[in-house]
Amino acid sequence: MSSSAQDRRRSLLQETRCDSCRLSSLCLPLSLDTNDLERFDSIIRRHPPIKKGTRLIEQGDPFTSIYAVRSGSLKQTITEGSGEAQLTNFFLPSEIIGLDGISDGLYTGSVVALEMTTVCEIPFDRLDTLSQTLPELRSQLLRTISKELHQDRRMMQLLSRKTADQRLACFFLGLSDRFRRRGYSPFSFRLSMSRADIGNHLGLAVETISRILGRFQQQDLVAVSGREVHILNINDLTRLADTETN
Amino acid sequence: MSSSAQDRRRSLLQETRCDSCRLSSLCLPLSLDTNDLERFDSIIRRHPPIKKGTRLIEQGDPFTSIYAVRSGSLKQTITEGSGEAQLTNFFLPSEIIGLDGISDGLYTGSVVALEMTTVCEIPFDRLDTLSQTLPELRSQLLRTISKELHQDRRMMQLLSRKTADQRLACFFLGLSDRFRRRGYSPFSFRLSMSRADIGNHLGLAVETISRILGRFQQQDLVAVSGREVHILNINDLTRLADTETN
DNA sequence: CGGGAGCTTGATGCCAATCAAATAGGGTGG
DNA sequence: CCACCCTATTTGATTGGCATCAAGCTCCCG
Repeated sequence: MSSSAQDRRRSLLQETRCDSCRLSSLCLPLSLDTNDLERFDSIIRRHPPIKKGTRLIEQGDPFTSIYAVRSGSLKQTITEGSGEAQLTNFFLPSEIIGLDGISDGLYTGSVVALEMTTVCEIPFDRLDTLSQTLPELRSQLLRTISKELHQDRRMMQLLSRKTADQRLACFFLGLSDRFRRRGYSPFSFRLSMSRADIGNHLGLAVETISRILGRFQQQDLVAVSGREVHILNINDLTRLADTETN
Repeated sequence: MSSSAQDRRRSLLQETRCDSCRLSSLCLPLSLDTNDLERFDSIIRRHPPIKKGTRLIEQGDPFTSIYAVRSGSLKQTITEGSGEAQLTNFFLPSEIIGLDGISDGLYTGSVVALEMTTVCEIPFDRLDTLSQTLPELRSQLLRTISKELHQDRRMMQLLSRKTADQRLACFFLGLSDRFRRRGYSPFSFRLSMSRADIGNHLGLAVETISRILGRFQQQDLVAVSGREVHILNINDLTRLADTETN
């Protein structure tokens, strides 16, 4: 093995350590000190990179691990009875996948990569054991699940009380905020999901997404080119997103 | 104080102890042994009965405790921005209220009693401390939150992919199942919530609820008299609830 | 460069919201 | 105990927003 290959390998290993991960302040170990961080780090498993369209989790499989997104993005879809799949969630770097599987011991939905994606696998039983002695970790785990609950409730409001335009505005603002928190521009970003995915997630037809995008561009709210998005007028977009006339 | 009053008082105290609560097998302490149960019991606070229409929790108040419903029922509503309130949840006996407040340290919605209701107050900091030494309790807490996540995801599917008829069918079936688990008849029960509450929860107008109820009765799926519900044909109702044509 | 998935645009129809009004119910005070 | 009032519920008529169906277009990607 050449020296440069060794370097690359070491760099990869290094890269997967929490203490050198620039996402650690957003992720599960957020409030651990150096020593505890190392203990947390030691239970994490490497996971091979996931190619676009590849499934990380299959709905109904036994629940064993949760996953933290390191890079890339994924979508979760739940198929219920004879119904069509519902896209319940998009996952961006530092977000945690699989928490809804704890209760039944089964993953409740399938999770598929939207682009080349890397994740950290965290075996749940070891996490649980570790959380016994690390109150901060336990607390952060609860906070993370609880936050997801909160977001789901907001999503329920979106789905039952907002118009199509408001839904898409909320979606863009939500993405914008998530990018901002991760240190990216909140005004310019690339969608890793298709229009169909967005429509499915927001409870709208693809055609509706397309039409609203056109309308938003006419109003100079956003500029869209393919999957490239620029938010031009975040004030009006925000105003639109929570207009009284729900 | 008369002897009978003393008896009643003792009986009330007795009644609030987990080990004599017939709901304990559905509630948080579900998997604790006698000894651990006592420790859990000791952190629970009495809470005065809540009259119909009275608020237990105000949205935005600091998060301090979670509550287990002992008898009666409640609704949670979330008010977002300038929008109208969204009814996110109904709580029946043994269900846990307030878990979505953990993440931000604030209650995310207001909770109001739908009838005369009693609850057990569980201070969260003490629960967290106790869960450090009781793995079963920790596990059950996580399972409970995770289950709520799961249910929210199903709700999202209902709101975005189901017709009005299917939504109401799902609602009845969900209630039926929850009553069954609690030892009540899954076919005859009394709704503690108004048509308006049901509509709000399902993302439908009151008038729509009323009309669908009429239709369901014509089809002999259910018999409804005021808030008294009898499920007459659970097979057809189930079939309707997850028809392919979403 | 060709094929195919993804996206856009147009025309039409339907489900459920909204507006309007009548009726039933249920709790309260006389 | 009953009449009354206010709220909850039902029923009808109309409207509108978004889905659906149908084509045409574009952009990747092999």
